[in-house]
Amino acid sequence: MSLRAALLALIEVAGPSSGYDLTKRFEGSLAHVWQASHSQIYPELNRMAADGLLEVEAEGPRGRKTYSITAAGRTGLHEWLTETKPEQRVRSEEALRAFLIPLLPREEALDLLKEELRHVEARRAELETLCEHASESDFGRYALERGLRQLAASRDWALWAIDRLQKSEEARTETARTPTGEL
Amino acid sequence: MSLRAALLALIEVAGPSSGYDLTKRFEGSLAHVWQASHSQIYPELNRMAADGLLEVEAEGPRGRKTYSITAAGRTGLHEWLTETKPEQRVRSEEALRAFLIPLLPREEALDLLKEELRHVEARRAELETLCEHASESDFGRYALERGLRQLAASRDWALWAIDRLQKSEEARTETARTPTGEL
DNA sequence: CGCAGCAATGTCAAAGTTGACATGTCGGCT
DNA sequence: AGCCGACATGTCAACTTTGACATTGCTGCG
Repeated sequence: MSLRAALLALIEVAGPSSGYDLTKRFEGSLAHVWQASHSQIYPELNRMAADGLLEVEAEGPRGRKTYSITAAGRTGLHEWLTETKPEQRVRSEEALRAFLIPLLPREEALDLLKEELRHVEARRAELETLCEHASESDFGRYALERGLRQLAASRDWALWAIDRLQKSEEARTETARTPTGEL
Repeated sequence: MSLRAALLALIEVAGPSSGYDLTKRFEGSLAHVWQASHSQIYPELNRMAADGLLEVEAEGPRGRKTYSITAAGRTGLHEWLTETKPEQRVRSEEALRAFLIPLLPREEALDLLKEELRHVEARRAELETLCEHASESDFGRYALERGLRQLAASRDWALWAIDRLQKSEEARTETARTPTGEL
C-alpha cells in the first residue's frame, strides 16, 4: 500500500504524470525514503486505474500514458495518511552491520566503521546541497530535513563507536590482556 | 543474504541453537534492526545446513534440532561483514509519511506529527531501559546505541516540524491570507 | 543514412517476506 | 483427566521487490 500512497501523492502534487515521470521522481528526494523501479510502477499504475484511483489518458507519440488522480484516489490517499497506522519496523542493512560489529577484531571493526563514516558523510553532503537548492516550501522539505537528521545521527554513532573501540583497545593494551573471543 | 548473516552471527555468539531459540532472539534487540519470523527462519536454517554453513544435530524430546556453525559458516559470515558493501537503501514507512505531510491541512498534519512523537518517545523509553539493563560488553550494545540515536533524531525532527508548522500558521493568520492548495 | 541514446512501456522469473494454517509434545494447574 | 500455555517445527498462498530481458519511437550527430 505504501507504493500506492507514494504514487497518489506524487500525482497529487505534480499533476497528471506518466509512469516514466513518476519513475524519475522516485529517483529524486523520495529515493531516500522509499524505492520503486519502473517494473513495479507501471503495473501498479494500471492496477490503480482499474481500481478507479487514477484515470488514464493514453496518447502521445511514443505511447505515453498520462495518469491523473480521481476523487476516489484523493480519498484513498487521505485515508492512508490519517487512518493507517504506520509500519514502525525498519529494516536497515547498515544497522544490522552495526549489530554485528562486535564480532570482528578491533582493527577490522575500525576499518568498517571508518568506511561507513565516509559513506554517511558523502550522502550527507549530497543531501545538504539538495536541501539548499530546495525552496522553503518545497514538497520534499520535511523528508529532506528528516533524512539529514538521520544521517547526522548515523555519523555521530559511528564516531562514538570508533572512539569506544579505540578506548577499549587502549585499556586492553594497558592491562596487557589477551583479547577475548572474536571471529 | 542479510538473514543468513544474522543467523550465523547469532549462533556464533550464543553457540549452538535451535530455530526456536533464534526466533526468540530475533524478537529481542535485533528486532529494531532486522525482522524475521519462524516461517522464514526454519527453512533458511535447513538451506544453510544443506550449504554446509551449519551443522544439524537433530534430537531432543520435542523434535528439537540444534544448529551449530561450521568453519565454512564462520568464513561466510566474515566475508559478508567485510567484503559485501552494505545496502544503503532504507525503506521506512514513517519517513514516507514525513514526505507526504505537506499534503495535509495544518491541523491534521499537526495531529499526525504529535501522534508520531508519542510513538517515538515510547520506543525510545523502551530502548532506554534495554540499554540500561545491557551490560557494558553486551553483544547488542552498538546496535542499541545506534537505535537510540536514530530515535532521538526522529523525535527532534518531529519537534522541528511541529514548530515549523505552527510558525507558518501564525504567519498565515497574521497576513490573513487564504491557505494554498491542500488535500 | 545509420546509429547512439533517451523516452516510454511492458513482462517475467527469482528472491524475499508475511500471516495463516497445521501438528505434536511437555509441564503445571484445577 | 482435561486444559492451557510454552516449546518446537513445519508448509503454503499471497504479496512485494529486484534485475534482466524485450520492444518501439523520436532526436541529434557524424
